[in-house]
Amino acid sequence: MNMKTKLLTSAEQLFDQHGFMATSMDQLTKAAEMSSRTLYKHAGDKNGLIQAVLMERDRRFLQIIDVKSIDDLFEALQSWAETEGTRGCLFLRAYGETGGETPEIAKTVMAHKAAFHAQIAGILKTELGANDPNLELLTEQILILIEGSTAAAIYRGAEAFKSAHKAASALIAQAIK
Amino acid sequence: MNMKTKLLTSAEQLFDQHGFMATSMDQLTKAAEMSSRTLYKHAGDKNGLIQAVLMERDRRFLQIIDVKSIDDLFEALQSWAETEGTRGCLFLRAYGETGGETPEIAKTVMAHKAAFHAQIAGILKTELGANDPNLELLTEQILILIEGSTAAAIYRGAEAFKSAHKAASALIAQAIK
DNA sequence: ACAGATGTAAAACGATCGTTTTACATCTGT
DNA sequence: ACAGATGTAAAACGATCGTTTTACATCTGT
Repeated sequence: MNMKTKLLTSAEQLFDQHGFMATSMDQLTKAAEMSSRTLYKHAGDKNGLIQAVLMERDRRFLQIIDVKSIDDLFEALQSWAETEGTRGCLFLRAYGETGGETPEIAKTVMAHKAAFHAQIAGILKTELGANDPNLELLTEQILILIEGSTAAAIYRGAEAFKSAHKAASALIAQAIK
Repeated sequence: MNMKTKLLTSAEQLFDQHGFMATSMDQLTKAAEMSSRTLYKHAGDKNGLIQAVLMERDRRFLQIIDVKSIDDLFEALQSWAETEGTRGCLFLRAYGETGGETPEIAKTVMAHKAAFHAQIAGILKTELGANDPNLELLTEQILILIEGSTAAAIYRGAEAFKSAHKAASALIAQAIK
Protein backbone atom coordinates (compact mmCIF):
# COMPACT_ATOMS: atom_id res chain seq x y z
CA MET A 1 0.00 0.00 0.00
CA ASN A 2 1.46 3.35 -1.00
CA MET A 3 1.72 6.21 1.44
CA LYS A 4 -1.17 8.25 0.12
CA THR A 5 -3.50 5.26 0.33
CA LYS A 6 -2.26 4.41 3.80
CA LEU A 7 -2.79 7.99 4.91
CA LEU A 8 -6.32 8.21 3.54
CA THR A 9 -7.30 4.80 4.89
CA SER A 10 -6.05 5.39 8.42
CA ALA A 11 -7.36 8.95 8.49
CA GLU A 12 -10.82 7.87 7.38
CA GLN A 13 -10.92 5.34 10.19
CA LEU A 14 -9.84 7.84 12.84
CA PHE A 15 -12.21 10.55 11.63
CA ASP A 16 -15.10 8.12 11.51
CA GLN A 17 -14.42 6.62 14.91
CA HIS A 18 -13.59 9.73 16.90
CA GLY A 19 -14.75 12.73 14.91
CA PHE A 20 -12.87 15.18 12.70
CA MET A 21 -12.03 17.97 15.11
CA ALA A 22 -11.33 15.53 17.93
CA THR A 23 -8.66 13.77 15.88
CA SER A 24 -5.29 15.54 16.07
CA MET A 25 -2.65 15.70 13.39
CA ASP A 26 -0.40 13.86 15.81
CA GLN A 27 -2.77 10.90 16.01
CA LEU A 28 -3.10 11.00 12.23
CA THR A 29 0.63 10.88 11.58
CA LYS A 30 1.05 8.04 14.06
CA ALA A 31 -1.79 6.01 12.57
CA ALA A 32 -0.43 6.57 9.08
CA GLU A 33 3.07 5.64 10.29
CA MET A 34 4.72 8.57 8.60
CA SER A 35 6.37 11.81 9.58
CA SER A 36 4.26 14.95 9.82
CA ARG A 37 6.43 16.44 7.05
CA THR A 38 5.29 13.68 4.69
CA LEU A 39 1.69 13.95 5.75
CA TYR A 40 1.68 17.68 5.04
CA LYS A 41 3.38 17.16 1.69
CA HIS A 42 0.56 14.81 0.68
CA ALA A 43 -2.44 16.49 2.22
CA GLY A 44 -1.59 20.19 2.36
CA ASP A 45 -3.27 20.81 5.69
CA LYS A 46 -5.91 19.28 7.94
CA ASN A 47 -8.83 20.55 5.88
CA GLY A 48 -7.13 19.22 2.77
CA LEU A 49 -6.83 15.85 4.43
CA ILE A 50 -10.49 15.88 5.42
CA GLN A 51 -11.44 16.79 1.88
CA ALA A 52 -9.22 14.06 0.40
CA VAL A 53 -10.72 11.48 2.76
CA LEU A 54 -14.23 12.54 1.78
CA MET A 55 -13.44 12.45 -1.95
CA GLU A 56 -12.03 8.96 -1.63
CA ARG A 57 -15.04 7.82 0.36
CA ASP A 58 -17.32 9.38 -2.24
CA ARG A 59 -15.60 7.28 -4.91
CA ARG A 60 -16.04 4.10 -2.90
CA PHE A 61 -19.62 4.91 -1.98
CA LEU A 62 -20.73 5.65 -5.52
CA GLN A 63 -19.19 2.33 -6.54
CA ILE A 64 -21.20 0.51 -3.88
CA ILE A 65 -24.50 2.09 -4.88
CA ASP A 66 -23.85 1.49 -8.59
CA VAL A 67 -26.68 -1.07 -8.84
CA LYS A 68 -29.68 -1.54 -11.10
CA SER A 69 -32.62 -1.76 -8.70
CA ILE A 70 -33.87 -0.16 -5.50
CA ASP A 71 -33.85 -3.62 -3.92
CA ASP A 72 -30.16 -4.01 -4.68
CA LEU A 73 -29.54 -0.48 -3.43
CA PHE A 74 -30.95 -1.22 0.03
CA GLU A 75 -29.18 -4.58 0.17
CA ALA A 76 -25.87 -2.94 -0.69
CA LEU A 77 -26.30 -0.18 1.88
CA GLN A 78 -27.36 -2.51 4.65
CA SER A 79 -24.39 -4.80 4.18
CA TRP A 80 -22.09 -1.77 3.98
CA ALA A 81 -23.51 -0.60 7.30
CA GLU A 82 -23.12 -4.04 8.82
CA THR A 83 -19.46 -4.32 7.88
CA GLU A 84 -18.30 -0.73 8.27
CA GLY A 85 -20.31 0.17 11.34
CA THR A 86 -23.14 2.59 11.94
CA ARG A 87 -21.77 5.99 12.87
CA GLY A 88 -23.89 8.10 10.55
CA CYS A 89 -23.09 9.80 7.28
CA LEU A 90 -19.44 10.88 7.33
CA PHE A 91 -20.17 13.68 4.87
CA LEU A 92 -22.90 15.27 6.97
CA ARG A 93 -20.75 14.82 10.04
CA ALA A 94 -17.90 16.73 8.40
CA TYR A 95 -20.34 19.40 7.30
CA GLY A 96 -21.79 19.68 10.79
CA GLU A 97 -18.45 19.79 12.59
CA THR A 98 -17.33 22.69 10.45
CA GLY A 99 -20.70 24.43 10.53
CA GLY A 100 -20.71 24.33 6.72
CA GLU A 101 -18.23 27.19 6.95
CA THR A 102 -15.19 25.51 5.41
CA PRO A 103 -15.77 26.01 1.68
CA GLU A 104 -13.64 23.09 0.39
CA ILE A 105 -15.42 20.68 2.73
CA ALA A 106 -18.89 22.09 2.16
CA LYS A 107 -18.36 21.87 -1.59
CA THR A 108 -17.19 18.25 -1.45
CA VAL A 109 -20.16 17.27 0.73
CA MET A 110 -22.68 18.98 -1.52
CA ALA A 111 -21.18 17.41 -4.64
CA HIS A 112 -21.41 14.00 -3.00
CA LYS A 113 -25.04 14.49 -2.05
CA ALA A 114 -25.92 15.67 -5.54
CA ALA A 115 -24.31 12.54 -7.02
CA PHE A 116 -26.14 10.40 -4.49
CA HIS A 117 -29.46 11.97 -5.42
CA ALA A 118 -28.73 11.57 -9.13
CA GLN A 119 -27.93 7.88 -8.69
CA ILE A 120 -31.27 7.21 -6.97
CA ALA A 121 -33.07 9.16 -9.67
CA GLY A 122 -31.34 7.08 -12.33
CA ILE A 123 -32.30 3.77 -10.77
CA LEU A 124 -35.90 4.83 -10.37
CA LYS A 125 -36.04 6.04 -13.93
CA THR A 126 -35.11 2.61 -15.28
CA GLU A 127 -37.44 0.98 -12.79
CA LEU A 128 -40.54 3.12 -13.44
CA GLY A 129 -39.91 4.63 -16.83
CA ALA A 130 -38.72 8.15 -17.52
CA ASN A 131 -42.14 9.74 -17.55
CA ASP A 132 -43.66 8.35 -14.40
CA PRO A 133 -45.32 11.33 -12.73
CA ASN A 134 -44.07 10.31 -9.28
CA LEU A 135 -40.39 10.13 -10.22
CA GLU A 136 -39.27 13.28 -8.46
CA LEU A 137 -41.25 12.69 -5.30
CA LEU A 138 -40.27 9.04 -5.10
CA THR A 139 -36.62 9.91 -5.60
CA GLU A 140 -36.66 12.28 -2.65
CA GLN A 141 -38.58 9.78 -0.54
CA ILE A 142 -36.05 7.01 -1.22
CA LEU A 143 -33.26 9.47 -0.49
CA ILE A 144 -34.92 10.35 2.81
CA LEU A 145 -35.41 6.70 3.71
CA ILE A 146 -31.70 6.05 3.16
CA GLU A 147 -30.58 9.14 5.04
CA GLY A 148 -32.98 8.14 7.79
CA SER A 149 -31.69 4.57 8.01
CA THR A 150 -28.13 5.82 8.13
CA ALA A 151 -28.99 8.10 11.03
CA ALA A 152 -31.33 5.74 12.86
CA ALA A 153 -28.87 2.86 12.53
CA ILE A 154 -26.58 4.73 14.94
CA TYR A 155 -28.93 3.90 17.79
CA ARG A 156 -31.19 1.19 16.37
CA GLY A 157 -28.66 -0.86 14.44
CA ALA A 158 -28.27 -1.74 10.78
CA GLU A 159 -31.65 -3.50 10.77
CA ALA A 160 -33.10 -0.02 10.32
CA PHE A 161 -32.30 -0.47 6.64
CA LYS A 162 -34.73 -3.39 6.51
CA SER A 163 -37.63 -1.23 7.71
CA ALA A 164 -36.68 1.47 5.25
CA HIS A 165 -36.41 -1.09 2.47
CA LYS A 166 -39.95 -2.31 3.15
CA ALA A 167 -41.21 1.26 3.14
CA ALA A 168 -39.50 1.93 -0.18
CA SER A 169 -40.97 -1.21 -1.71
CA ALA A 170 -44.46 -0.24 -0.56
CA LEU A 171 -44.14 3.27 -1.99
CA ILE A 172 -42.89 1.97 -5.32
CA ALA A 173 -45.56 -0.75 -5.53
CA GLN A 174 -48.19 1.89 -4.93
CA ALA A 175 -46.76 4.10 -7.66
CA ILE A 176 -46.75 1.24 -10.17
CA LYS A 177 -50.23 -0.02 -9.36
CA MET B 1 -33.55 36.23 31.35
CA ASN B 2 -31.48 34.64 34.11
CA MET B 3 -27.87 33.71 33.56
CA LYS B 4 -28.36 29.98 33.21
CA THR B 5 -31.01 30.48 30.54
CA LYS B 6 -28.87 33.02 28.74
CA LEU B 7 -25.92 30.66 28.83
CA LEU B 8 -27.87 27.70 27.49
CA THR B 9 -29.60 29.75 24.80
CA SER B 10 -26.46 31.35 23.43
CA ALA B 11 -24.45 28.14 23.70
CA GLU B 12 -27.09 26.17 21.81
CA GLN B 13 -26.97 28.69 19.02
CA LEU B 14 -23.19 28.64 18.75
CA PHE B 15 -22.96 24.84 18.92
CA ASP B 16 -25.65 24.49 16.29
CA GLN B 17 -24.18 27.06 13.95
CA HIS B 18 -20.50 26.21 14.17
CA GLY B 19 -20.21 22.78 15.75
CA PHE B 20 -19.38 21.69 19.29
CA MET B 21 -15.62 21.22 19.13
CA ALA B 22 -15.17 24.23 16.87
CA THR B 23 -16.81 26.51 19.45
CA SER B 24 -14.36 27.67 22.12
CA MET B 25 -15.12 28.46 25.73
CA ASP B 26 -13.99 31.99 24.96
CA GLN B 27 -16.65 32.41 22.28
CA LEU B 28 -19.18 30.88 24.65
CA THR B 29 -18.43 33.27 27.51
CA LYS B 30 -18.56 36.24 25.17
CA ALA B 31 -21.87 35.17 23.64
CA ALA B 32 -23.34 34.55 27.09
CA GLU B 33 -21.98 37.92 28.24
CA MET B 34 -20.57 36.53 31.45
CA SER B 35 -17.17 35.84 32.96
CA SER B 36 -15.64 32.42 32.46
CA ARG B 37 -15.70 31.95 36.23
CA THR B 38 -19.50 32.25 36.18
CA LEU B 39 -19.83 29.99 33.16
CA TYR B 40 -17.80 27.28 34.86
CA LYS B 41 -19.80 27.66 38.07
CA HIS B 42 -22.99 26.98 36.14
CA ALA B 43 -21.86 24.35 33.68
CA GLY B 44 -18.99 22.54 35.36
CA ASP B 45 -16.95 22.09 32.21
CA LYS B 46 -17.40 22.08 28.45
CA ASN B 47 -18.89 18.60 28.33
CA GLY B 48 -21.24 19.58 31.13
CA LEU B 49 -22.33 22.58 29.08
CA ILE B 50 -22.89 20.42 26.01
CA GLN B 51 -24.94 18.01 28.08
CA ALA B 52 -26.99 20.82 29.63
CA VAL B 53 -27.68 22.30 26.20
CA LEU B 54 -28.82 18.92 24.91
CA MET B 55 -31.05 18.29 27.91
CA GLU B 56 -32.71 21.64 27.47
CA ARG B 57 -33.17 21.03 23.77
CA ASP B 58 -34.62 17.61 24.53
CA ARG B 59 -37.19 19.28 26.78
CA ARG B 60 -38.14 21.75 24.07
CA PHE B 61 -38.23 19.12 21.37
CA LEU B 62 -40.44 16.71 23.28
CA GLN B 63 -42.80 19.62 23.87
CA ILE B 64 -42.96 20.35 20.16
CA ILE B 65 -43.68 16.75 19.19
CA ASP B 66 -46.30 16.37 21.89
CA VAL B 67 -49.14 16.09 19.37
CA LYS B 68 -51.96 13.65 18.75
CA SER B 69 -51.52 12.62 15.13
CA ILE B 70 -48.77 11.78 12.67
CA ASP B 71 -50.05 14.61 10.49
CA ASP B 72 -49.55 17.09 13.29
CA LEU B 73 -46.15 15.58 14.02
CA PHE B 74 -44.85 16.27 10.52
CA GLU B 75 -46.41 19.73 10.48
CA ALA B 76 -44.74 20.57 13.77
CA LEU B 77 -41.35 19.30 12.67
CA GLN B 78 -41.45 21.05 9.34
CA SER B 79 -42.29 24.41 10.85
CA TRP B 80 -39.61 23.87 13.51
CA ALA B 81 -37.11 23.24 10.71
CA GLU B 82 -38.28 26.29 8.81
CA THR B 83 -37.87 28.64 11.77
CA GLU B 84 -34.80 27.14 13.45
CA GLY B 85 -32.87 26.21 10.33
CA THR B 86 -31.79 22.90 8.88
CA ARG B 87 -28.45 21.88 10.29
CA GLY B 88 -29.28 18.29 11.14
CA CYS B 89 -30.02 16.61 14.44
CA LEU B 90 -28.02 18.36 17.17
CA PHE B 91 -28.01 15.19 19.27
CA LEU B 92 -26.49 13.00 16.57
CA ARG B 93 -24.04 15.76 15.77
CA ALA B 94 -22.87 15.86 19.38
CA TYR B 95 -22.63 12.10 19.41
CA GLY B 96 -20.64 12.07 16.19
CA GLU B 97 -18.25 14.84 17.20
CA THR B 98 -17.32 12.97 20.35
CA GLY B 99 -17.27 9.58 18.64
CA GLY B 100 -19.83 8.38 21.17
CA GLU B 101 -16.92 8.22 23.61
CA THR B 102 -18.03 10.86 26.08
CA PRO B 103 -20.35 8.93 28.40
CA GLU B 104 -22.44 11.87 29.71
CA ILE B 105 -23.12 13.04 26.18
CA ALA B 106 -23.73 9.58 24.72
CA LYS B 107 -26.17 8.84 27.53
CA THR B 108 -28.10 12.08 27.00
CA VAL B 109 -28.32 11.46 23.27
CA MET B 110 -29.52 7.88 23.68
CA ALA B 111 -32.13 8.91 26.26
CA HIS B 112 -33.40 11.55 23.87
CA LYS B 113 -33.68 9.10 21.00
CA ALA B 114 -35.49 6.58 23.16
CA ALA B 115 -38.01 9.25 24.19
CA PHE B 116 -38.40 10.27 20.57
CA HIS B 117 -39.10 6.70 19.53
CA ALA B 118 -41.57 6.23 22.39
CA GLN B 119 -43.47 9.35 21.39
CA ILE B 120 -43.92 8.14 17.82
CA ALA B 121 -45.02 4.73 19.09
CA GLY B 122 -47.56 6.41 21.36
CA ILE B 123 -49.09 8.47 18.57
CA LEU B 124 -49.34 5.49 16.27
CA LYS B 125 -50.92 3.41 18.99
CA THR B 126 -53.80 5.87 19.38
CA GLU B 127 -54.05 6.22 15.62
CA LEU B 128 -54.08 2.51 14.72
CA GLY B 129 -55.09 0.79 17.93
CA ALA B 130 -52.78 -0.97 20.34
CA ASN B 131 -52.91 -4.33 18.63
CA ASP B 132 -52.28 -3.38 15.03
CA PRO B 133 -49.73 -5.92 13.79
CA ASN B 134 -47.73 -3.25 11.95
CA LEU B 135 -47.21 -1.01 14.95
CA GLU B 136 -43.56 -1.76 15.53
CA LEU B 137 -42.55 -1.64 11.90
CA LEU B 138 -44.52 1.51 11.21
CA THR B 139 -43.03 3.20 14.25
CA GLU B 140 -39.50 2.58 13.01
CA GLN B 141 -40.46 3.66 9.49
CA ILE B 142 -41.89 6.96 10.71
CA LEU B 143 -38.81 7.44 12.87
CA ILE B 144 -36.61 6.83 9.83
CA LEU B 145 -38.63 9.24 7.71
CA ILE B 146 -38.18 11.95 10.31
CA GLU B 147 -34.46 11.28 10.79
CA GLY B 148 -34.15 11.26 7.03
CA SER B 149 -35.96 14.56 6.55
CA THR B 150 -33.84 16.15 9.23
CA ALA B 151 -30.68 15.01 7.45
CA ALA B 152 -31.86 15.62 3.89
CA ALA B 153 -33.17 19.07 4.80
CA ILE B 154 -29.55 20.16 5.29
CA TYR B 155 -29.02 20.07 1.54
CA ARG B 156 -32.56 19.90 0.12
CA GLY B 157 -34.34 22.32 2.42
CA ALA B 158 -37.21 21.95 4.85
CA GLU B 159 -39.54 20.85 2.04
CA ALA B 160 -37.99 17.41 2.54
CA PHE B 161 -40.46 17.05 5.41
CA LYS B 162 -43.32 17.31 2.92
CA SER B 163 -42.08 14.33 0.91
CA ALA B 164 -41.57 12.35 4.10
CA HIS B 165 -45.01 13.32 5.31
CA LYS B 166 -46.58 11.98 2.12
CA ALA B 167 -44.63 8.75 2.46
CA ALA B 168 -45.78 8.36 6.06
CA SER B 169 -49.40 8.97 5.09
CA ALA B 170 -49.18 6.36 2.33
CA LEU B 171 -47.67 3.77 4.66
CA ILE B 172 -50.31 4.38 7.31
CA ALA B 173 -53.17 4.31 4.79
CA GLN B 174 -51.90 1.00 3.51
CA ALA B 175 -51.74 -0.41 7.04
CA ILE B 176 -55.31 0.67 7.79
CA LYS B 177 -56.80 -0.53 4.49
C1' DA C 1 -26.12 45.11 59.41
C1' DC C 2 -23.70 41.86 57.66
C1' DA C 3 -22.56 37.06 55.94
C1' DG C 4 -22.81 34.29 52.03
C1' DA C 5 -23.95 33.96 47.48
C1' DT C 6 -23.11 35.60 43.07
C1' DG C 7 -20.98 38.27 39.95
C1' DT C 8 -16.79 40.74 37.11
C1' DA C 9 -12.16 41.45 34.93
C1' DA C 10 -7.85 39.85 34.00
C1' DA C 11 -3.97 37.19 34.44
C1' DA C 12 -2.09 32.83 34.53
C1' DC C 13 -1.90 27.55 34.22
C1' DG C 14 0.05 23.65 31.65
C1' DA C 15 -1.34 21.22 27.65
C1' DT C 16 -2.06 20.75 23.15
C1' DC C 17 -3.11 22.47 18.69
C1' DG C 18 -1.81 22.75 13.47
C1' DT C 19 2.14 23.72 10.96
C1' DT C 20 7.05 24.61 9.64
C1' DT C 21 11.87 24.02 9.88
C1' DT C 22 16.31 21.81 10.33
C1' DA C 23 19.50 18.32 9.31
C1' DC C 24 20.04 14.19 7.33
C1' DA C 25 19.22 9.51 4.78
C1' DT C 26 17.75 6.77 1.05
C1' DC C 27 15.53 5.67 -3.05
C1' DT C 28 14.89 6.16 -8.33
C1' DG C 29 15.26 7.42 -13.21
C1' DT C 30 18.27 8.90 -16.55
C1' DA D 1 26.96 8.27 -11.22
C1' DC D 2 24.47 11.48 -9.46
C1' DA D 3 20.52 14.91 -9.13
C1' DG D 4 16.00 15.29 -7.57
C1' DA D 5 12.38 13.25 -5.34
C1' DT D 6 10.84 11.28 -1.24
C1' DG D 7 11.34 9.96 3.13
C1' DT D 8 12.54 10.23 8.64
C1' DA D 9 13.16 12.17 13.39
C1' DA D 10 12.96 15.83 16.32
C1' DA D 11 12.76 20.37 17.67
C1' DA D 12 10.51 24.53 17.41
C1' DC D 13 6.78 28.05 15.97
C1' DG D 14 3.14 31.06 17.72
C1' DA D 15 -1.61 30.41 18.72
C1' DT D 16 -5.14 28.74 21.15
C1' DC D 17 -7.24 25.42 24.05
C1' DG D 18 -10.04 24.37 28.54
C1' DT D 19 -9.69 25.58 33.15
C1' DT D 20 -8.28 27.87 37.57
C1' DT D 21 -6.89 31.59 40.37
C1' DT D 22 -6.60 36.18 42.25
C1' DA D 23 -8.53 40.31 43.88
C1' DC D 24 -12.45 42.73 44.22
C1' DA D 25 -17.56 44.42 43.92
C1' DT D 26 -22.38 43.98 44.55
C1' DC D 27 -26.59 41.82 45.51
C1' DT D 28 -29.85 39.31 48.83
C1' DG D 29 -32.04 37.14 52.84
C1' DT D 30 -32.21 37.10 57.57
